[in-house]
Amino acid sequence: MADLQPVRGTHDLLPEEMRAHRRVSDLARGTAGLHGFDEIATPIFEFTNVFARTLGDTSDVVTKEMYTFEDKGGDRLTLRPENTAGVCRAFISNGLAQHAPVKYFYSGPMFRHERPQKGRMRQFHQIGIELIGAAQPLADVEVIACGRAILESLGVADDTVLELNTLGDTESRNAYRAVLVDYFQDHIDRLSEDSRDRLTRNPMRILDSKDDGDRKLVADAPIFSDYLNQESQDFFGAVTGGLDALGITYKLNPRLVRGLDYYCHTAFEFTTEALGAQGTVMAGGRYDGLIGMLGGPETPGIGWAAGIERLAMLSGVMPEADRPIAVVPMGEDAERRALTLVRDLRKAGLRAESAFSGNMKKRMKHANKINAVVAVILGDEELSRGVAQVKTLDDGTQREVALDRLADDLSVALSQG
RNA sequence: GUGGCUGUAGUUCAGUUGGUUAGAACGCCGGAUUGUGAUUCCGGAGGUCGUGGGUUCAAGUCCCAUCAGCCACCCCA
Repeated sequence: MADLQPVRGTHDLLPEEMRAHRRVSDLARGTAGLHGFDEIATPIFEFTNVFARTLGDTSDVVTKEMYTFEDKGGDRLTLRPENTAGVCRAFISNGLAQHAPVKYFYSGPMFRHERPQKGRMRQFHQIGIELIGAAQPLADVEVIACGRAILESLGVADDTVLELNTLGDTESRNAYRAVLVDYFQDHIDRLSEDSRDRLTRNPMRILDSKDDGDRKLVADAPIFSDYLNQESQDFFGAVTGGLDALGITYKLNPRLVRGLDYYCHTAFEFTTEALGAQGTVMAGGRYDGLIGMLGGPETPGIGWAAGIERLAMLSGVMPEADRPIAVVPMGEDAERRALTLVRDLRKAGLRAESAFSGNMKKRMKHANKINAVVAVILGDEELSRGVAQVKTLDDGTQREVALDRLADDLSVALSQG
C-alpha cells in the first residue's frame, strides 16, 4: 500500500489539472516571448556544487531542503531546488557572455525536501525568466513588467500586490548588516530563538520575523535606507521611476529580504492574500554576483520565478478538453470504413475517435461520455450510398453528409462553434 | 525540522454512550424488443473502515505507533 502511494509531497497531474498547468505555462511562455524571452531548458539535476556554491552554505535550501545523491560514478548530484543557478551555469558552460545580454524563459519541475502543504510540494513546478548581462535598472523594470504582464494574461494581476525593496550594492549591504548585527547583538536576550539563529545565518531576515517580541525590536532597529550609498539610491530610483512610467503600482516593503546570498539591489514579490501562508506567487530580484560565484566572468543578472501550482490555484481556471467527433459505425464493413474516416478527420486537424467495440447504443453512450460535439453515424445503408448521419449531440438534430465531404463539412461547422 | 487537526466505497460524506451481514448521494457497469446518446425507471459491482500493534467477550468507534493529507511555524514559488 505504502508503495502504491506517490512519494510524499508529489502528486500526479491528471488531464484536468495538467490542462490548468498547461494554461499557465503556455500563456506565460507566450507573454514572455512578446518581451523577447526565449525558452530554454536546463537539466533537472546538476552537480551539487552548482547550488551549494550559489545559494550559500547557511541557507535553508542548502542545509535541509536539497535532494542530493551520489551517482554510480561517485559524483554528488542534486535535483534542482530552483532554476536560476542552472541557467547561470548554462550561460557559463556555453560561453554565452559574447551574446549578452540574453533573455531566457523556462518552465519545469523543481525539488525541495520541505514539509508539504497546500501550494507547497516537494516536486513542484515553476516558470521563470532570467535576463543576464544587463546591469542597467531598465533591465529590472523590464523583468518586473514582463512578470506583471504574465499575471495579467492569467487574469490574476488584480489579486496580487507587487512588493518592492532594494538590498543595495555590496558596500551598502555590508555596512547595514554590520550595524544591524550590532543592534540585535545588544538585545540578544530579547530575541526569539529563531531570530538568534538568524543573527548568525542571515541577520536581515530578522526584519521579517513574525514573532511579536522581535517586531518590537525591529521597530527601533536601524533603517536600511540610511545606509544606502548614493549609487544604490540612484539605481533604485531609476527602477521605481521606470515602474511609475509604466503605471505599474507597487508597495515599498523595507522588510522584504532575500534568503539567498546572491541577491542585490532590486528585490520584489508579487503576493496574494488568497493562498494562506503561501502568499508569494512570483518572486525575484537582481543577482549580480551569482555568475562570478559560479566561476564565470563577472556578469550581472536579474530574474524571477513563479510557482505554477500557486498560479493555477489563484486563477481557478480549469480549461476543458477539446470536444471530439465520435464516429459510430455499425457492422464490420462500416467499422472498416470508419478506420479511414477517423484517420482523414484527424488529418484535417479534427479531434476524432471511435469506440473500439460495442453496438450502436454503447457507442452513442461512449460518444456522450467523451463529450463529443457530433456523432458520425455510419451503417450499411449509409455506406452503400456514400453518406453518413451527422448528429449534433447537444440539440439532437441530425443531418446527412456525403462521406467525401465530411472532413471539410465538419471543419467548417465546428469552427463556427 | 517543530506544533496542532484529520484519515470510512472512484468522489463527497453518514455511521448514535464500542454490540449482530458498515450506509447514502454522485460516479461506474448492466437492463427497459428491431439503427440513436445525455433526461427517467429498474438492477448490479465496489470498502481487509490509511497501515501495524494493543485494551475488551466485542472496535470504524478507545489507546499507542507509523504513514499520508491539511493548518501554523521555519523557509519559500
